[in-house]
Amino acid sequence: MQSRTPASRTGRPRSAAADTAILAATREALVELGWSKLSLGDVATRAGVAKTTVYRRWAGKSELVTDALATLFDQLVLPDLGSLRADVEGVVLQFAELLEQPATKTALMAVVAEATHDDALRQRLREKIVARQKRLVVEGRRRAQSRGEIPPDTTDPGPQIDLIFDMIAGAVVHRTLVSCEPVDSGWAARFTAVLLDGLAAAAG
Amino acid sequence: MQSRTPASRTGRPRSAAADTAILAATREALVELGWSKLSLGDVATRAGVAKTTVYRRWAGKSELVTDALATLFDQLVLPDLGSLRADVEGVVLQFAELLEQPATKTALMAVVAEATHDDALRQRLREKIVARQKRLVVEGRRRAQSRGEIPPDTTDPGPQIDLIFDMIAGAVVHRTLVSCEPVDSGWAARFTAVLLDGLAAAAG
DNA sequence: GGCATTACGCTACAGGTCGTAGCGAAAGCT
DNA sequence: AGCTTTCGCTACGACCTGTAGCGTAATGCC
Repeated sequence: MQSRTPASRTGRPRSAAADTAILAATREALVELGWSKLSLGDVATRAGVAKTTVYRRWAGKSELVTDALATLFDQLVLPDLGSLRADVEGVVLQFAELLEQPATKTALMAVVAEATHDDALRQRLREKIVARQKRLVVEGRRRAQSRGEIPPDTTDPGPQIDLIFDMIAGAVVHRTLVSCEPVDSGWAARFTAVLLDGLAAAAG
Repeated sequence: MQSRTPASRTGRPRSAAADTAILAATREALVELGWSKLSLGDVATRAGVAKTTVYRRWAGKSELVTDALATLFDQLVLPDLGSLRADVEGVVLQFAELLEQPATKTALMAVVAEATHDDALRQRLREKIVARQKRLVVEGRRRAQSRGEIPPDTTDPGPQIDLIFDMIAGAVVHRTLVSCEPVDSGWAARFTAVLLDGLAAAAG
């Protein structure tokens, strides 16, 4: 999680409680203050640690918020609801619910913004967020294939997975954070219908 | 563009050249520094104006960057390419090209991030970016209807327009800025096929 | 032309944040 | 015990913020 874990065995170990306290304080401060007014000194005070302790573990605000964000995305799971359509609607609503949390929306957009001009941060974002969420698409496809709802892969499914991932995540993020409209069950049903019907028609 | 235009007729008028210079300097500084390291004092120096002049016109960093961003989005047009499919592919590629510009991607994400906890900024964003660009969807639908490609409206087209807008803009933004993959003509064609086939199937 | 009004550039300022350095004390391992 | 590393704390220079005051420049009105 931190920038380095040099396999040092001697000396006083770092407090694991401090890690969780700092990440929790970061999420809390993000909700109250937003990205631009979030200061690492304030985070340290909230977490009950010294400011220097924060700087010893994270290089800056971007890295700290990225890790705080990763703990939020770990909540996502893919429940088996019995059909592809129900699974997609379920993950859409679940993802929207996650993005409703103030800490999630603020942190995600701010980190993406910083990542546009920071290669290391972009790499960190792809590893800890994007790659993890793509597994939901892979798993949903695998279930649908085992149910016989969609045919098995004949070609490389990679581009198809990327397209589905960007369409689902992009639409939910855009509606929630840019258009600022709620993702309710009605919207989720209409979106899922367009997506699945379009995929079926484009494949056949 | 600025916060107030009190219809004052007497006194020295504000320099329009200063406006454009400040906005251009903002876009330039955003590319070099990113959001978090962008300072208004630096923008003023780049624009060749005093720092106080910037503060007289914009309340803060968020408002300034939002206006700088709006000037970029106003470049978007909807060329008539003869068919709905070609029009959609054209606007997808054009939007992707706009998002390839470093100033656009940085500014858009940063403003969205700040808007998650700033009601006034969110309102500004909706007025100057979202509402303005929805015109592209409305215009594209109107053209397709006049060509007979899609039936005329029978119910309120508002939700349909919102869904299309979020799906197009969301997918392009997500692929470009979060997944960090290029939007080339192949991806645009596959995305457009899924979208239009899905809309046709869901309507019929 | 003279006058009021407003914007401009410039300087200065208090307040806050940043990121680092140094110190002694605490906590673990051998 | 002795060694090593982290911990909390304080202090520091540097930078950015947003405002105030000053004299000057540009415009409209009389």
